[in-house]
Amino acid sequence: MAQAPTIPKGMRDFSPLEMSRRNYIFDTIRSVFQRYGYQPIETPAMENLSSLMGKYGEEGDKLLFKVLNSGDFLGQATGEMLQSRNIRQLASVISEKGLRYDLTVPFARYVVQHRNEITFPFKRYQVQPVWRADRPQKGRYREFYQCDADVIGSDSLLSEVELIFITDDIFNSLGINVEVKINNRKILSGIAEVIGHPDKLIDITVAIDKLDKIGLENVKRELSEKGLPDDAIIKLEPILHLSGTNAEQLAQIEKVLGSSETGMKGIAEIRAIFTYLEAVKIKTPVSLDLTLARGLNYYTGAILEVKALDAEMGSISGGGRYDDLTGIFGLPGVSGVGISFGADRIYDVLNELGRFPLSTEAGTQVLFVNFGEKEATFCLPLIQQLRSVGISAELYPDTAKMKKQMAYADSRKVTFVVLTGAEEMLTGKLTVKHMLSGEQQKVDVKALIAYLQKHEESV
RNA sequence: GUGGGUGUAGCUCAGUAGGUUAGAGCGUCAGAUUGUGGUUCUGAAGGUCGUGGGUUCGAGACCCAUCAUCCACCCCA
Repeated sequence: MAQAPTIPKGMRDFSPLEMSRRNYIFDTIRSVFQRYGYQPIETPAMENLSSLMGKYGEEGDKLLFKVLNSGDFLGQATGEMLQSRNIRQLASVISEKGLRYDLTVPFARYVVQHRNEITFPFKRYQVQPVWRADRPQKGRYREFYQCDADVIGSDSLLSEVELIFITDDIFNSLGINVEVKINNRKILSGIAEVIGHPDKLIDITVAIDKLDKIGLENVKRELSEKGLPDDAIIKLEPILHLSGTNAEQLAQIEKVLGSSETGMKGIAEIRAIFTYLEAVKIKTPVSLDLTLARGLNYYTGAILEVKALDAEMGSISGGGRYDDLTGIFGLPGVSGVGISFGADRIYDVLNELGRFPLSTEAGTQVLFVNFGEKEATFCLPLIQQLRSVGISAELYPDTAKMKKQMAYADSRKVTFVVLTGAEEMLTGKLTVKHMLSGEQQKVDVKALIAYLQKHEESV
């Protein structure tokens, strides 16, 4: 017991049932992505650290898993470096690779590297794990899957709208009620500009993002701690009190931001998106939320966040527009916008709500009971026949007691059990038992296939 | 990185003010039922009480350390 093997903190194994449910989520998301014309790509688990560092802010850098160089990894490290224990400097010398932190930055790297092969606008999706050296807690893992859809090489706000449609489709398919919150980085910049502290943009956004959680007074205190003078905080306050419909809020904020060109542009963008959205009726409510500031610091336009309405969970999806992410890799002037679905959090929400479809529990369709060597040999070609028409079938490998084989079928959630003993071999009629109803009948192979296929359709 | 909770059987937990051989339910295995599972009945296996130290005549329980895990903050999917 004490010597039982373990896996690293924040990492998880997945059982067959969990995999079935995870695949249900992945399949749903992938099929929606495909339906909107997105194409899949994959990138390696590891990127050069130089591609990753500095893209996620200071916090992000700390959360990167770094991979030790191969071979004599201390080769470049001087005694002085080791003595001084300057972790950052040392890390840069002994590690040049890291595990990816998200899918967007590797994608930007991919686009720059393959720019000559890509037809723009490029719509890609990517479903892969990412790693963060965070301290695990509810809904937070050190290895988790992101399902990203991005459009790169177009400034059109139709892309933002498309991502909202995709969000609506995915969560409708999964049966989760969600709301989309939308904001625009330009509006936030405009606010910082208007109150006279454009340099404090990040501090301001991080603080007001917490409004819901910690309340107005605490937000003001945090702003003050971050060095924002009182007069600026007073100017900011009305913005935190906005109310009414999306249009009303936009009208109010417009008055405040009149003098900021950037801010006005942000308002225009949001308005355009809402106008497009009016053309199509979707189930998911989309609301302007000026306190929405989450998101990586590479966002420049729209910021999107999706929250589950019936479950206690942080955001289950998030995204936004980044105008110059490829610029960092040497390809300026290419705008992108994307959204990331957090598969693991979606799993937790579905689990909490008990909304996984029953089909995710289903096992093999047919199990053939093994009565002995002769009977098994007789069954083998029949089982292959079933498999060839797409029916999942298996033969119990050992000549165990019936009771044991039936119990196995039961716990594996097998739908049908076929009994082929001496009598069946003689008559050619197999005994089929439906495990749910307990009903049994004798049929030949052709009729068995027809019966199974008919049953499959009715499910 | 900061703060808090919890570690007893495969799982969920009980274990009363420190006192003999540490319990339950579920699960597992075997049997009742040698061609019938999911219900029932009977029986069995399974624990160095996370680990190391300390207090005590005596520690699963109290103290310290350590590890693991969960939750919250930070940040985020």
